[in-house]
Amino acid sequence: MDAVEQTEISQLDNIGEKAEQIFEGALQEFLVHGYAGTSMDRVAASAGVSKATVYNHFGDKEGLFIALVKRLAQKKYQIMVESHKAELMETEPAVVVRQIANTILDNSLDDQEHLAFVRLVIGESGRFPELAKTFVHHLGKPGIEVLTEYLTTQCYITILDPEAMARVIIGTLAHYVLMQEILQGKEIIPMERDRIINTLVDLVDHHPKPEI
Amino acid sequence: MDAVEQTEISQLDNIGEKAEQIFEGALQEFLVHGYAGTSMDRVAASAGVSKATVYNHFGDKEGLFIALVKRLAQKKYQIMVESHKAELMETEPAVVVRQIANTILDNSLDDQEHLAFVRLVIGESGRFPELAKTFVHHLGKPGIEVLTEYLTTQCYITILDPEAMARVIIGTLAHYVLMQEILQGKEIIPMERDRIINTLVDLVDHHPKPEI
DNA sequence: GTCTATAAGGAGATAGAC
DNA sequence: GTCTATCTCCTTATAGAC
Repeated sequence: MDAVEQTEISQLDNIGEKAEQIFEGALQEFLVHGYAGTSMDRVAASAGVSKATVYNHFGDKEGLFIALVKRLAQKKYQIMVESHKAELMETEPAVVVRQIANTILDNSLDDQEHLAFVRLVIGESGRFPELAKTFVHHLGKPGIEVLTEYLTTQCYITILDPEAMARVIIGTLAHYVLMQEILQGKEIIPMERDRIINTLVDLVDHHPKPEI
Repeated sequence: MDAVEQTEISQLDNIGEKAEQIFEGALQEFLVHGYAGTSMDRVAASAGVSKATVYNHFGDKEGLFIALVKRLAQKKYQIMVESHKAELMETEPAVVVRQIANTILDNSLDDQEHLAFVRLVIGESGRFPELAKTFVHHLGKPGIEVLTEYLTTQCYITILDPEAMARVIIGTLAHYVLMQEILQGKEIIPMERDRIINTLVDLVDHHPKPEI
C-alpha cells in the first residue's frame, strides 16, 4: 500500500510523526487551559518540538486549535456513534433506550478528556462558531438522528413526535453529565444514574397510547 | 434609611458607584472574551476608570472575575426562580409544565447575555470549580427542586420518581437551549420549541398509571 | 480613593543557520 | 523540515503623586 492510498483510509492517521506529537501536546494544553490560556511555548514544550515546527505545520495558533478540535470531534464520533450503531437493531424499546443511555454515560461520566473537550467547545462557541457547529454536526446531530430513526420505526404507535422524544432522551442524559460532572454538581444535587435511566426507559416503554 | 440598613436590603445594590462601573465594564469584557482572553486594561477602559482603581476594589483579576460571576448568578436566580415561584400554584400539571418551560425558554433563547454567561461558566468550570458549583447551587438546583416539589405533591399517583422526572423536563429544556443557541445548531438540526414543550407536557399529563 | 507612569515578564510570530 | 535566537507588543500588577 503506497502513501496515496494510505491517506484515503482514515482522516485521522498518517499525518506525519511530528504533527502527531504536536497534536498530542496541543491536546494536553488546550484541554486544560483553554484557547486564550494556552501558550504556543508550552504547546511546543509539551509536544517535544520547537515552536517554529509548530508554526510550520499549522500556520498559527488558531489554525492549530481548529485542526485539533475537528480531529477530536471526529474521534469522538467514531467512539460514540459508529461503534454502537449495530446495537440499535434490538427490537425491545426498553432494551434499546437502556443501551443508548449506558453508552452515552459510560463514555462521558468518567472520561476526563471528554469532559474537558465539552467544556472547551462550549466555552469557545462564541468566539469559534464554526467549531461549535462541527461539534453539533458530528456529535449532537447523529445521536438524535439515530434515535429518532429507531423511535419512528419501532414506536410509531405510542410516540407522537419521535424526534422531540429523541431530544428528551438525549437532552436528559446530556444535562445529567453537564450538571453532575462538568459543572461538578454531584455533591450539591446528587442523583443516581439508574434513576435517570429507569425514568427514560419508562417513557418509551409504557407511553400513553393515544386515546381510543 | 441609613447606609447600614441599605446594605441588608439587597446584596446586589449599593456597592459604590465606581464598583458598579467596574462590574459593568468587566461584564462586557469577560462575557465576550472569557477569563484568559480579557485584559485588565480593557476592563478599566470599558468601565471608564483607571486600572489602579480596579485593583483597589477587587485585589486582582481573579477576585474581580469571581465577584462578577457570583453577582451574575444571584441576578439570574432572581429572574429565573424567585420571580416565577408564585405561578407554580396552579393545579393542572399540563399548565404548570408549560409555564415552567416557557419561563425558561423565554429567558434563555434570545438573551445573548444569558447565553454568554452559560458559555463562560461552563468554559471556566475546570479552572474555577467553585464558580461552577455556585452556578449549580443558584440556578440548577432551585429549578429542579421547585419542580420536584410540585410533581411530588401534585402527580404522586402517576409519576414514580418525581426528582428524576424533574430532571428529564429541565434537562430537555437546557439541552435544547445548549444545542440550538449556545452551540449554534439551529440551522443544523432545527426543532420548533413548541414540539419540545408539547412532548414534555404529554409526559406529565397522561403518564403511565402503574398497572392495576 | 483615584490617577499616571512604569516595572518585569510572557505572548505570538519569524529570521536565518543547518 | 527543524532548530535557536530574537523581535515586538501586550500582560498583570504596583509605586508614588494628588
